[in-house]
Amino acid sequence: MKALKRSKSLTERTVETLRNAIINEDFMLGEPLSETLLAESLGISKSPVREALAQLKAEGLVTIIPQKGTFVFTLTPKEQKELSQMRFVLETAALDLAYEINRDKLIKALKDNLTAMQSQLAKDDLDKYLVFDGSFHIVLFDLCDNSYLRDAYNQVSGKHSALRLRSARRPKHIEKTYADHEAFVVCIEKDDLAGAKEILKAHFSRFDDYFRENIDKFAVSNASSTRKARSQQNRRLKL
Amino acid sequence: MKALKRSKSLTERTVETLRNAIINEDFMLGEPLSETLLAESLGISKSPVREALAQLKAEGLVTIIPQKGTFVFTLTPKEQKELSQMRFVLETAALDLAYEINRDKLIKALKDNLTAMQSQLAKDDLDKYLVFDGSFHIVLFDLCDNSYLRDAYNQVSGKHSALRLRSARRPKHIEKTYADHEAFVVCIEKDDLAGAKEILKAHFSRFDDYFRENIDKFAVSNASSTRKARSQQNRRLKL
DNA sequence: AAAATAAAACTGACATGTCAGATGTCAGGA
DNA sequence: TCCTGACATCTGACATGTCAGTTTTATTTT
Repeated sequence: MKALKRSKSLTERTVETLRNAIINEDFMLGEPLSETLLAESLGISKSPVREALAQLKAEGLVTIIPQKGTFVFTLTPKEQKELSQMRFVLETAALDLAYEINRDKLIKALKDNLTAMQSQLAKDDLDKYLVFDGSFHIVLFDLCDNSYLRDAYNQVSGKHSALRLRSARRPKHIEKTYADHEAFVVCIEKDDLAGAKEILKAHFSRFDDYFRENIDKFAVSNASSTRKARSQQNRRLKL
Repeated sequence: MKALKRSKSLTERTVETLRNAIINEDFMLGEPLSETLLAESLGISKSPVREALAQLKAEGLVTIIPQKGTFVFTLTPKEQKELSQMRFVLETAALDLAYEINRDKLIKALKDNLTAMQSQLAKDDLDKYLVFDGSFHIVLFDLCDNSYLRDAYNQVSGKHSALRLRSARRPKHIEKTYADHEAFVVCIEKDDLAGAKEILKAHFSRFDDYFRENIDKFAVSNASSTRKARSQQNRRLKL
């Protein structure tokens, strides 16, 4: 006798829809979002949309300015640096814990993920590759057995995912990151955690450097982040 | 010409009121909260109350079960352990960063806070002592110059504060924690970060052990966590 | 033209109402 | 006594409406 899974609430589904839309470049960074328009577009009332936006605000994916508007997030160079610093802190901690709790399981999971990445790379399927890139890092948090750590990661990973998809479409960059992942696993197998952490650090800063130079291309310019740009917001979103 | 600070929204004020109420033992752990009753009690409509509860859910201070009810959080022993582990991760990271960025400022701030704690201790003002105890840890996050780290700490500190106030009313415990703080600063002054981290670890686990044994006293029992206990919820809350 | 200003159109904040689902009550049947 | 099930009463989910603050546009004034 298993409990039926309660169907997801409208709010939940809206959160997922919008989060995906932000991550998958359906919106530009800094683009204004309107409760009313989104509600119409999704065919639901303002309430769940509003609640969804509040939740996304907690995830840092949107910024809400009272009585002014809601906007897709953007990052200043400083915030960008802080974000990568934070990821380093969390992944390092998760690595330590996961390694301590179950070294072998960790290595196996990472290796499995690595081969999955490789096969997508061979097929030139960049999008799927990036999915596995994401799950590679999540492995650490799944195995560290600490829900708070995991939650904290989820909180920053949204922003990171959004940035990654926008900036990672370059073969050379991909090659390097794949090598990073590989070297990372090798270090862990040699029980060289310090080395693994060094790789992580370099991995993040490499990403930073590139993105910092190119963020303008993905963000709506300050001047046009006003109302008039909002009309085109009638992209079709589906729940 | 300074910008007038926009008066806080009802939602914000409600969040603060409820957060304080939870932290300051106005509610029991696991106690049910009702949107409608809270709205009446505060003299506002359900909307801001609902939004406030959603926000507190994000902070982990309440649990919302669809169509069933909203309850003040409780912690299983495992979660309790995870929480302290998480605090250790965050504070350790913040310490490293703050130390690296500005060692001297850090030491001064910690010392100042320490004397403040001491003076409250001398006056036997436990509540104020605990406030400074809290700010002692916050110093690390103020000086580490990373908003993500700080946010993550705020996210878990609510739960921790709630637990601390419920369990820290014992002279012996207080003495030990004060000694911990003192020793912590001494270590940093000697540039012995590893030692400081050891102290942190012991500091947290001491707290854990005590609380794990006593959580029942602060939580509403499972049996009575139902509706009938809700009537007494008419405590007067003020915005 | 340009600058000041009035009007219109927008925003999110909040109030209110409705409803389905979950729970408790309690009568009536074993 | 122990069920059992209709029904009243809770809950949060969601729809809708109003309003004050903000921005854009239209209009007037210089």
